[in-house]
Amino acid sequence: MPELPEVETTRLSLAPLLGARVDTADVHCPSLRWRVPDDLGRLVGQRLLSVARRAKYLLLTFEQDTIIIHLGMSGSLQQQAHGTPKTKHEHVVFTLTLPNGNQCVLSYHDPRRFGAILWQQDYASKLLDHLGPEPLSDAFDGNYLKAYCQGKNSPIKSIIMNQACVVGVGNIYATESLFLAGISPKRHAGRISQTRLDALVRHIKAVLSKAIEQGGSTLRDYRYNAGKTGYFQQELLVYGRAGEPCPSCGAPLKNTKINQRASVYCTNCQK
DNA sequence: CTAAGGACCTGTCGGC
DNA sequence: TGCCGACAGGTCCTTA
Repeated sequence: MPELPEVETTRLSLAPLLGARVDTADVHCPSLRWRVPDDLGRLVGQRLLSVARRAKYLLLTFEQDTIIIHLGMSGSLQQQAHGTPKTKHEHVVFTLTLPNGNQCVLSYHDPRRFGAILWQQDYASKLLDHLGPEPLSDAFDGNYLKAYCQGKNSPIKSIIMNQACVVGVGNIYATESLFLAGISPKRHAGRISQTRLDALVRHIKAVLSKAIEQGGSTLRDYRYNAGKTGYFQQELLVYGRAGEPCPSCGAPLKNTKINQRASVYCTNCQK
């Protein structure tokens, strides 16, 4: 998916829709990760009041109801001009009337259907209750991470990708942050010094902040808004570059698997 | 409790 | 050109 920067970019892109009234809410394919509610049409007539984000979940609050949207691996929310022909994989389509009277279309597009659109009241506790701190908040610091890693034998990469530890750090940004911090993704979490965890936290915050500024990373079919793409992928140092020379020392970058996920790193620079 | 692996899907790419 | 397997941004759930 869309990792946190892509979700945040999507959230920001929805700001122009605040105050818009829902005219239609059509479910073309309800079989996402969980079934899209059959009564999504109850949004019709409600105005969109706010768009918030928690972890990689978008929370769209309307006058009476709030929906949770997750983009899964391949989801995107696309704003289109009214009358744009429907394409494949547009599973849920809203039409809206903006406060200025213009109409627009907001379309949930998701080829792999790992995403979700749910009533918050049904799923908030299940999905949101056990999440760790936001990575850019003050609650996520070196002391917190050190305490979390205490006694843990798992590789550090799987720890920082665990949403119960810290949210929003997916495979791309975990890979990049560990490279920048000089820590092997396989290093046992409980055996990393405070100083090195401090550095890891700094790099996670820096890499996420920078990616958000640049509109996220565009890979394959990710678009935060029809036609526009993010630029951060041009700055990825090691993700997707197995076999290429390490940007720091020139040794070939190695690929391994941690928790079934590709993990590129430099055996020379990351210990 | 922790840790590892499976499951859910479609699309794309490389190799033969 | 066609087929087949491997792989892709996530994360809940089951099993050990």
